[in-house]
Amino acid sequence: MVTKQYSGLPDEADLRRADSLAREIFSDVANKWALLIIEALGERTLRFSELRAEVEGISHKMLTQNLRMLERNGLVHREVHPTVPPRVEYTLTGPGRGLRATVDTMCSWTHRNLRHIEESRKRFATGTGTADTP
Amino acid sequence: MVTKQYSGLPDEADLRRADSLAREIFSDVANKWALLIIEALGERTLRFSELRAEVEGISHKMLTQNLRMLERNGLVHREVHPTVPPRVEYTLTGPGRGLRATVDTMCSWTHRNLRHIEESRKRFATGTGTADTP
DNA sequence: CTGAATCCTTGCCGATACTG
DNA sequence: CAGTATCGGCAAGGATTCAG
Repeated sequence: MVTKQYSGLPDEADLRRADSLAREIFSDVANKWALLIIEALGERTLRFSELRAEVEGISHKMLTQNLRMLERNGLVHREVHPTVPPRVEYTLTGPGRGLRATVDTMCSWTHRNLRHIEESRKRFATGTGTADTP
Repeated sequence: MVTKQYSGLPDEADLRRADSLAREIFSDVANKWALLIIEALGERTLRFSELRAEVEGISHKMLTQNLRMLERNGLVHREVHPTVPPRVEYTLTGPGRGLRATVDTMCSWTHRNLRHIEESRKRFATGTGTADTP
């Protein structure tokens, strides 16, 4: 340890690093497939193939790719059973479940606002002046 | 109105339609730029150029594109002041602010878990067996 | 200042085939 | 069954330009 022997407070460089890291994580996580996978996992433990069936429309490749990413970030736990044929199970970690909670509220937000959005789209399509009020 | 004169309950077709709509909205909204724009707007009213400065790294094109999408879905309100040069202001609508609340918790989740994720990445890079525990 | 349209590059993503 | 690698199409997204 050679860093910051003279100061216990985070300096500007630290803050910038933390910010860019946060942004990177946000970019990783704020994508359709990642969120759908997290939502599908929920409190359960699922095998690769089960997960694939659960997440409507995801391809083999996208699933593995996103699972690797989520594992790398410590959001899912990957357990390999060395049987034949292999059996690999995925579970959300603590932080993963934390994120899932917010994805849940995002999903319910979507359903709560289906009608509003549907109507807004109609208005937008017809180009009527009756815009949304803030 | 000619639909469903014989039944007040949603039938299967309705449910499937609602599901695909929900998925569509989710796909619209669950993307990096859209969420960052919503987060940047917050409770404020911002002009196009201000918003562009606020959302680090977004391009002119992505900003307009996502703003149109958010407006179409009724999440942001777009107000044009017919001056010269033109002045266009963006504000979150009610539903938009609702979504923002969950984006907020997502952001704080990110910051709360910076360390965990950073360490998980290190472990993943070195390929050590000390994986995350569920 | 905004916004639309154009070109052009990059990377996503699906399909496929091959290992353990 | 699960994972990796490769190829190719196509859409996302950046830079630039023109219009209102």
